[in-house]
Amino acid sequence: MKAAQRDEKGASGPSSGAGGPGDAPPHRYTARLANEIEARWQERWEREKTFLAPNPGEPGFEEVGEGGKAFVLDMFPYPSGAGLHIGHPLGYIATDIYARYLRMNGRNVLHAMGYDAFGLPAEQYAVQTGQHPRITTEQNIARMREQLSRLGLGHDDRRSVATTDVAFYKWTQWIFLQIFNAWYDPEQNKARHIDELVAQFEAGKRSAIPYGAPAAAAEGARQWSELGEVDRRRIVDTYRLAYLDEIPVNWCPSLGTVLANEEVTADGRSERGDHPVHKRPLRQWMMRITAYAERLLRDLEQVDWPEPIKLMQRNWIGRSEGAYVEFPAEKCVISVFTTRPDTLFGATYMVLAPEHALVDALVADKWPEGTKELWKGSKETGGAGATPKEAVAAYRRFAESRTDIERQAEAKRKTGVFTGAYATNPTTGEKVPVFIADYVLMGYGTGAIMAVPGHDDRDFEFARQFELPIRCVVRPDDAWRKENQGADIDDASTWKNAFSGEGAAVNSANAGVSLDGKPTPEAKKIIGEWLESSGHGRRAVNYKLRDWLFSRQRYWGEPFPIVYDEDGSPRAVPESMLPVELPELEDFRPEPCDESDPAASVPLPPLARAKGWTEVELDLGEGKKRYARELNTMPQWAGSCWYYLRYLDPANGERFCDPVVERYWMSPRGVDLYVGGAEHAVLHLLYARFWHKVLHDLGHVSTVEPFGKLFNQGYIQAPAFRDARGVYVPAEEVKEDPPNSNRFVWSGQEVSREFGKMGKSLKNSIAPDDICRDYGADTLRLYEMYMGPLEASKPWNTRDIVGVQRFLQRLWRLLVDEHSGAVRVSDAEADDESRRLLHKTIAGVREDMEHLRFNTAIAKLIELTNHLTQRFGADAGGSGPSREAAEAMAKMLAPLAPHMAEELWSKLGHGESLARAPFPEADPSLLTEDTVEIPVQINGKLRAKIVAPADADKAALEKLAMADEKVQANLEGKTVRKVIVVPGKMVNVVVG
RNA sequence: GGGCCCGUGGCGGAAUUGGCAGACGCAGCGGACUUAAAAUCCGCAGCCGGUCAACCCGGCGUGUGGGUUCGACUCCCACCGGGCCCA
Repeated sequence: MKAAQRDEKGASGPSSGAGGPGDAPPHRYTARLANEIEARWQERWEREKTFLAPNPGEPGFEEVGEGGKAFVLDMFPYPSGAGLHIGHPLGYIATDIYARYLRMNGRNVLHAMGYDAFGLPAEQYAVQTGQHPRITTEQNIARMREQLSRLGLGHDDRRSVATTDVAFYKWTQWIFLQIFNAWYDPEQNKARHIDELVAQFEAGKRSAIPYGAPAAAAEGARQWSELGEVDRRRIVDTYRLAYLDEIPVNWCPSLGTVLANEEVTADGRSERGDHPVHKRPLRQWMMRITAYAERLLRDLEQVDWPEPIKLMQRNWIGRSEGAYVEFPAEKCVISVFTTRPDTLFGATYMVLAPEHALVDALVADKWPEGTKELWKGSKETGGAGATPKEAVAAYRRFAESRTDIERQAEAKRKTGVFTGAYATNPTTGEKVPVFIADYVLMGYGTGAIMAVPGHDDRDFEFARQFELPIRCVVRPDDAWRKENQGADIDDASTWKNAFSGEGAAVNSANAGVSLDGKPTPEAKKIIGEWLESSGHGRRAVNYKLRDWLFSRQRYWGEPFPIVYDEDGSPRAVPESMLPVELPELEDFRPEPCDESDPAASVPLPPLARAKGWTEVELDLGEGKKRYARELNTMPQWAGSCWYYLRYLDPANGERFCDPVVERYWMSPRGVDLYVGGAEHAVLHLLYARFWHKVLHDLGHVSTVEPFGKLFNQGYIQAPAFRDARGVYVPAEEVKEDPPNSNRFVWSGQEVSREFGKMGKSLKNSIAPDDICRDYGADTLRLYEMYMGPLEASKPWNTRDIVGVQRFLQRLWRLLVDEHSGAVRVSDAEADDESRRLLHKTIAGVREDMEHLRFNTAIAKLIELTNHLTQRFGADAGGSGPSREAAEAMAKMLAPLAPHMAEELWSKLGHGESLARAPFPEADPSLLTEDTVEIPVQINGKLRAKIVAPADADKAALEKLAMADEKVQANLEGKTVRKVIVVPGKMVNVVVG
């Protein structure tokens, strides 16, 4: 029924060519013929396994392996229930064209498509309907496969994997165990197996203290040999690249679930249901990506990626050089990181993040004498406190209710309270007050800062608000003086704003060190040395990059291959027992908790409700014991961190990927071309690089980087329409009335047009299925590429599609008799001009293909077709273009519009598919012209053109130019000062 | 607020290294074919002006203003507008 409707619509659709179906000649390239050709060739490619890329040692490898390999990769999609719109395949079509082009140049090309199929939407759908996410996911994948197959993408289907396949996530779990069983050795600067760390402990080469503990802790610590099994395990666990930590999560008791940051609204409530959300600490898995910060940064230099993406990664990693400085307080020492240690003399107060661990230790019992009322808290932040404890508690409640974004956004008006405690500035010996304020975030540096209000904008604002002293320790520059006219440098109360630039240090000397007069870089160096020699701190490199929170309180994700023993220590599930399969659940709905007492409710992941699964009896080398399973699941990033490696060896049951196969496809620089959207610029690409480096360190993969060359495709924008109320109306139902008027009407009312990203919210999705039906897949492929450069965002305009469709029809008509279906080709050699144009086109198309400039490649093919049509088309008489031109044309078309190209190729008498036919090569002797037209400028303005021999030298060109009639006329009465000649390009006569 | 990217005809875009701006396509106009229309084929086409048309000629023209250069869509500075990332 559906198919019948499609046929009917296809026949009367815009592409049917003639006024009615009856009028079209039987062999005209209409949508109907295109669809018939496309179905036939897709069926044949599948039957003949045309796009199978053999691995080393597999049958067929010898034949195709000679020209070298190429690994062409798309960022794999999430199989959404909404299906594909025409924006999705943009990159897939581009990689297909490139892959086909490389295949025609003799390369063994791996091009496959998989599915990033774990994730929230399927789980949410399960919560609503009770349908198992696996069923939803499999339906969506099937639908997407069907949509993609219609486009004629030359994928090696046996390599298609989904992250939700048990056979796939077995190896995701295996990789997790590799990371769990590894630690980072800063001396060798690489990850090593955890056993090698244990060996160091056992040999006494390393103090038995937890990871990150100060070296001083080693003094009082017990020896490894004195420690019991449990204590040893606790210490080793802190070194692992995958480790447990208490991290705050967004806990929503009313929904009974933990929410991702993007599910929480700006005012701290759940997007679904608008319930309150609380930050609650939860024991979670972390990945020690920070150990790789330096390498992730440095190795960006060796990959061929767009510069903006590299920049984003660099910013994300956020390397900064500075120093840790220790401020002693009464009961503890506050450590801060600063990038401006040269301003240490100007630190007049300190600020801790409200959730900083030292706050409780610091906070005083009563307000010190003379504490300003202002410092005790305000109405807005929970009221003034009678004691510092009360003020701090109230402020913490206030801060907890605010999201990080809010805390940053309201940057202008600073809030905070005094802890009642003081710390000592190590340079001046001065007692400075310690505050808590939410403009300091726990996630950055040590979660505490030294505040230098004279030279930091935020500290300046805070100081003004809380009437704290502001001191000048760096001499401001002229630009600042201009802005602060009338300000007295030595009296900061007269300043309009802080001076945060660099300059000579002032007021910065004590008995041990003087920075006065030194420029900032030198001052940093001097104070750094002083900090180290005096024991008040040390120079250090700090990174903005944080460790990666790897636990999700979800059902639809990979279970961790981890169990807990009776001491609560995590234990790896033995490799032989992988995979740890997701248990079945009766009901996917979380159990809501009592909202009235959020503190009492405990965040519980869905897997906690899998009866009979949460505990397991195992023998981990200590006899059979009961263990509790890890109930969190992995984030969606996990599968996408390594799927490209599974493409290489998808059916391997012994290993995640065979090393020989890995070396063959990944050498020498990883994936040869990786295409995807810029939205993955940071997270996906950084996480995947991190995993790859761990696998490399542990000897599982051969390259340092996974993706040698990256290309970001742009977006396709689609028209969206709004009615008078500003509400979006379905774009499909909007008519242009009158046609080409830019006036748009929907159900009788005029609507306004805008362009935006395609999707549900703008009601402007366009399905590739419909375009294939109305024009054919080859036309769709061609149009998407012809719209503009691959990397640019560009608007979809259905009206423009006929342009490329007419091109295909013209080419078809040039080579095929529309009435008989017979091929039109002449065995006589073509004229010189046509041959020259042909070879120029070949050279140009090759060049464009190499650089993914498919839009200009298509333009060149159109030009050639238009030329050949004029010479040899049906209207010009004769039997058609030369065989040389016809065959070259079919081959050049093959990557772009493969179905039609195959059909023409077979009509030209070839039995074989042209998937591996050699791409045409240009004859260099036909690329050079004997004579060229050279523009002649006078004072830079074009005045004449001369025809000259292509190899004419400067003198000859000047002579020819000066002799030209028009040049003569323009030079009348003027003096020639200078003549600039660029051979082969132009002549410029300068007159005075 | 900071960083990065982009502004070219009515529209999508081309000009790859500083050297003829506007390739190719859409939309438009004219012609051939046709009883007619569609389709097809051929041609015109940045803007303004030289009274219409053709030819020819001149001026202006790549967001705005300035600069470097014999020569700038291309390089530099400032501004305006749009997008992305970070805060």
